Amino acid sequence: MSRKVFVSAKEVADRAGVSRSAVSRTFTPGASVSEETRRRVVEAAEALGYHVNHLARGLMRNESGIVCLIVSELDTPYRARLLKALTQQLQSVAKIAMVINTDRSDDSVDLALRQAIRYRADASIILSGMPDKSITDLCLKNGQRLVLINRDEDREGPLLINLNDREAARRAFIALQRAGCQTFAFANSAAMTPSLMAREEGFREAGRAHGIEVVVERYGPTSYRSGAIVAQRLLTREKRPDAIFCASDLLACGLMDAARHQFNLAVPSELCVIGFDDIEQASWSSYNLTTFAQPVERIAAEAVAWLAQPSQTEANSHKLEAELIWRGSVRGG
Amino acid sequence: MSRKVFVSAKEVADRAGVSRSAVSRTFTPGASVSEETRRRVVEAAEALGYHVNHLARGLMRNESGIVCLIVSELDTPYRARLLKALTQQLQSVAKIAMVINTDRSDDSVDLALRQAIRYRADASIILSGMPDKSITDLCLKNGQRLVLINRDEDREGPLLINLNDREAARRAFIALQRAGCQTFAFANSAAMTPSLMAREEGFREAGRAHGIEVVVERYGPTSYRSGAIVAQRLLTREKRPDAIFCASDLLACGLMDAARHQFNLAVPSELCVIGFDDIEQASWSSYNLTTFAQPVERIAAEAVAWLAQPSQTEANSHKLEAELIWRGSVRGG
DNA sequence: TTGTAAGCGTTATCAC
DNA sequence: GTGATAACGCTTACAA
Repeated sequence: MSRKVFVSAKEVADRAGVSRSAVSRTFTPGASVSEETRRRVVEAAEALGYHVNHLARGLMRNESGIVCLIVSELDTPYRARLLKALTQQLQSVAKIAMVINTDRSDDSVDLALRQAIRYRADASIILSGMPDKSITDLCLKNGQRLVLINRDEDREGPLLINLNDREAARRAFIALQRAGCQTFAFANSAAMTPSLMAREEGFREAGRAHGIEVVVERYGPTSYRSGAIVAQRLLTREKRPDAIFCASDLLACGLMDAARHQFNLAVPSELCVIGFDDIEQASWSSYNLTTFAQPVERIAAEAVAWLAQPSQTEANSHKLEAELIWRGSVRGG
Repeated sequence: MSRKVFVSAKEVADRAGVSRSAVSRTFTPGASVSEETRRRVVEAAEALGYHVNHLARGLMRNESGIVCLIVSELDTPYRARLLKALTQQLQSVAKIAMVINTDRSDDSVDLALRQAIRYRADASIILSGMPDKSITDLCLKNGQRLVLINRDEDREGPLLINLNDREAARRAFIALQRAGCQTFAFANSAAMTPSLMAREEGFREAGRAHGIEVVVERYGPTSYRSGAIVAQRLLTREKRPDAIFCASDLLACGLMDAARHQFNLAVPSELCVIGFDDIEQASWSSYNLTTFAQPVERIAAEAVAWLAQPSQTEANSHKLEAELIWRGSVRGG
């Protein structure tokens, strides 16, 4: 195996004619080195192509600089956006993102968390699924910080970042009512994640508060195709809805396409639609979808700020507001 | 700082009443441990919540298990899909993905590669941008493998995975010609990446071979919005194109939407469009876009297979075929 | 099969 | 400011 080993601090020290501790200090932000020593070390390092070994550094400092991002379906527009925001912001505080893909099973989240522990990640951010309590406890006990995004669990220790889904759903109902809609429906996937269910609940409650029954249809994963199928079920009812709040934009896009191309319905004149997430496609002129924007950058910022602070402060639950983006899929916006 | 340290192999050894090397061996796949010893070690490890420290293991073995994925605009459908395929397949060969976000500048790619070196990544996969030769040499010299996807550079050492863009472009031209189109255009972004330019070149060449002049328009980043702008430029020409090959599906979606909603053109009867990538949106019924599919899973598989093999074999250049997916944006598919 | 001991590349501690 | 020296948690000869 020709796998030549990387150059070490010792080699740099030899070449620069100093001790290896001098080399170490040169690359440690707050350390005290004379200008002359630093110059010689940097020069030697440059010439040799030396780079501090973060594996070894992490071992010593007991702080790897690694943050694990645990996510499923990362090729979905909203997830991809969140992932991008997180990786970028992590980089800006000198942390690095490790990405672990899970399927929807909680078991695979546990596995991912184990992997995070093996690499001594400073923190893990969970975007999908729900880990077992025993494993999160293990993380926390080992000083690994935990952030749960849109998981809504009431658990001690991790930082919880959630949207005010119920409130958003209530506002969606009011907007649709103001548009003059009569028959309300909620389009959901069968994923039953906390945030999806909160939107559903919130919408039903708002209906109930106005004495209006809301039809709910759930199907499959949270995808475009599921939206189309839900549309079929909803739009063939004898009392056809003229207002549909969708649990996500992906569902909304599928639903709108089915409504237009299969049922020849015009949006918004015959059917008003509101989505959730504000994915890029929502703004495409084929959809022009009124929707709630997830404050992706804010979410990432809160997560990163919390896990980057040196001392563990009390982890609390952050509730963020989803902003209603008015576009053309609801009458009279 | 209450940061309690993780449990170490020594603690497990003490509890199990064996030596620490026995613990090490228990967690090393091919090592020889007696059934009895293994049982006791595993039991103790379980009880204590022990997990092998991969930082330390990487230090010793000179193999971290980390693979760096260097990418820009990872929230773009095609990139996200490739990223997902890569992370998944890496996991299946017991490697773990580190994701580094870059902007389009080559400088930021160099920075990313430096980061990869610091973490002693076993390999780096570059999805965007082009690193400086000096830095790739540094990686290679240190035994770090390099994969360049759709970068098309003729360089020694890294594994190069490319599509046959020119050939695909040629086929696109023929398909459009068979559809009875008369006036041909190519819609591109101003990103000028190797693959984008190869598609442009291939399409022009095909035109030239048939004695037909192809109009080319380039604008901005490779995005939906750019597609809409290119559409405006192309569709206001005095000799309006009735066949447009787009360098990417994102451009194609923007272009189609503009064509339909701003210029009231019907696709495919008045305008035929072909895209590239086969992103999910291409199959949405609002677009129903005929396009070339990037063999994302194949690309990921080739990359992962090459970097997972124990001995460095000669890195060659793999040329993969893009498959033409017939949908409804070209007449007579 | 097992334990002992050396070593991986760092950083932290401590004299000087 | 600088240089020895001792960790850090692991793997791997080597000897038993």
